[in-house]
Amino acid sequence: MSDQKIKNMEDFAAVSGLSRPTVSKYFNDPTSVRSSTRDRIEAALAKYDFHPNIYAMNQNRKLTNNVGILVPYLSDPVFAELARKVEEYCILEGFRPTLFSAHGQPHLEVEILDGLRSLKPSGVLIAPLGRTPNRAAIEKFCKDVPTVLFDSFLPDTGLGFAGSNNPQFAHLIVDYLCRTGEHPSFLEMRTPANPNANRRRQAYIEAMENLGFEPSIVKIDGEGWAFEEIGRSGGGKALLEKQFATNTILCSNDRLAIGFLTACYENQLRVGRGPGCDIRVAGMDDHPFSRFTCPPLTTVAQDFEAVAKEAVSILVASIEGREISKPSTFFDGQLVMRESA
Amino acid sequence: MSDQKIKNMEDFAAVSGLSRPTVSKYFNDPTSVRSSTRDRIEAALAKYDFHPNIYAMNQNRKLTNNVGILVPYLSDPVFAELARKVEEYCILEGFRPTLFSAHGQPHLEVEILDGLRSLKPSGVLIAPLGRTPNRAAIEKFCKDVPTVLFDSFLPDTGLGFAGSNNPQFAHLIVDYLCRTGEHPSFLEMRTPANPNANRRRQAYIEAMENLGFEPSIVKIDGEGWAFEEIGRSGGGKALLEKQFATNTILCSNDRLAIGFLTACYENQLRVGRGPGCDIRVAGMDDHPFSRFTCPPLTTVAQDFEAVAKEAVSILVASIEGREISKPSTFFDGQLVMRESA
DNA sequence: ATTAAAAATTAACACGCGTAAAATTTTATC
DNA sequence: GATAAAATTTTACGCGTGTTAATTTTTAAT
Repeated sequence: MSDQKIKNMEDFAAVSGLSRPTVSKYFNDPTSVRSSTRDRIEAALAKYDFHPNIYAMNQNRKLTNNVGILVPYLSDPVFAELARKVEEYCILEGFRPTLFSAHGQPHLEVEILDGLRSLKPSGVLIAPLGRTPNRAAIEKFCKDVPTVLFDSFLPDTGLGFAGSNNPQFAHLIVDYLCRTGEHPSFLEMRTPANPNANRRRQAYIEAMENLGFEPSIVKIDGEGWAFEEIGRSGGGKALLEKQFATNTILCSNDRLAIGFLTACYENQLRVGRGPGCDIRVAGMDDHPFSRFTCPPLTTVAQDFEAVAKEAVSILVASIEGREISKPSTFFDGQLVMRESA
Repeated sequence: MSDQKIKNMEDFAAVSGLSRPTVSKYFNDPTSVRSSTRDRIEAALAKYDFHPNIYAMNQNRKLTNNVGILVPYLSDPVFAELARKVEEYCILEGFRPTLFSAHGQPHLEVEILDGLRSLKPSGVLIAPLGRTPNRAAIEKFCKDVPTVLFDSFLPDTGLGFAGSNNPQFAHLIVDYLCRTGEHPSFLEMRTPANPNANRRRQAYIEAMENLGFEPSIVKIDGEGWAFEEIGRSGGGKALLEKQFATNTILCSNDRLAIGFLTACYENQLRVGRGPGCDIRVAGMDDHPFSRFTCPPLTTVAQDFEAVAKEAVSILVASIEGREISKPSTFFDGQLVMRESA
């Protein structure tokens, strides 16, 4: 490894005894140069460890290999997991993903969208925050940049969508809970941070009515993304005030459920489906840590793997100019029976 | 809002009736142009919504305003939280942070480091994976780019370091546990993913010896970053095989503890410090969800806020050419007494 | 050895912007 | 209204790369 300073492709082409365009060609596709040339470049590469500047590369390229990924809140393990898998598939497809989080703030979501344009990405994958005022900005962005939405659906926006069939989630778990015990009351935030919550509530009502039960919804206060704390404090308050119509609580999502489990613990309620238990608790998502609550949380598993894979494959199809046969896919969830319900 | 296509600063300068360099000056510092000029630009801005390309901006700038942030594993809530706060402080200081995760893979860490060079960042904040083979790459990087390390310490590397005083964590919790019950056994992974684990184990041994107790360490198998599952399965096995010398278990970190709590539940052990409890469990970190385990986890809280703030402020000091008075800071943890121990 | 095809090189321009120096205009001062 | 100072514009070049077309060299085939 020589310590001669190689600052750009020009320098590197010089030390490898080739012209810059040839070297440039190599970096875009090593097989596009004669094998003897390839060997010379790779020998020089081993000696000088030069890396082309990726942002300069992308500046004048018709098709860059970077994609942007934007999620509403990275500290939410559900999105962290989803983002991780999306990144993984992007890398697998030879792309260079850059990950952004809106930190739950609509103005940041718009700012990041503007920044993404500068990246000149071949495509972008967005899980929208879902705030109404940002709809216009996202629609405009989708018109300028090939974009696939995931997790949270927006009609007539982007190349396609991959997410979960949220109504099916609610139907599935409501059916299960009704089959195995008292029918569930529904616990949710008064002003949900994520629009999927609305679809879940709606489906809960439908499912209950289908089975001939009266839906019963408990809405708790709290803003922001601290769902566990909201579930604990709000859920605890609801318990004390006996707001729940039944002994079975379906939470709008797992994070809320995790907080509610703590509220149950604080109120000395024994959670579970066995004899001697006071209350059943279920969630939706299969949050990465739901398996480790005490008792482990019964929930409906999102197919993160499938969602991530489908979102990326829509993007790839579009980039490669192929027809997108099915723009929107809503993956069914799977019942995960654990001890909590 | 006109729909005329403005594709670059040249176009924008034309429609606002100014020269490109003047517009460029405005974007770098709006107050650096005459107020009448500023008004004209802002009027045009409202009409055409032009955004300069940030990557092109940074190409020929002596000092860019972007900083890179690299953490070992974003799906670990501890790092997600830490990264979020670091990002926050960077934005507060007027920087443009870009976040990367090594996904636990050493080769990705090196790749990202190479990519970061292209960003021409004013500075970089790295929480290293801590794998020995990557040490050289990180040291080299630090020589080329102003870098502050955080979370995981590497001697003589970078401008400075901000992290937790891990030995103090162990001393604090061991003292507490010994004072309030049986002395603790230590549960950890045989091959820890994070080097802080070694400091914690070492300090556990010291603290025990100081108090005149025999240290007792249980090492469990498992690779990767699925700490909860490792804690559950490995911890459960250790319970069955009666490997623990005492009824008090100190876990190397909260995620392991969360998994171990599940193992206790599965073995019908009542966790807590009250009468009628079988076992006490404690962790270290104050993982965002430790407050919501059942029972809530007793632990030592990392001061994420202070670590993030200090790391960023070291970087800012260095960028602004100020003296770095204290390159390395190790923040003490605070005992968080909850029900589990 | 001759010829055609393939690969590499050169030259020149492009991307979208920063920046420095010189020339010009505007503003402030008297 | 003349003059100096400040702000702006022009001009020209630089950043590190992609890309194209024309030219030269290399390789393969005859």
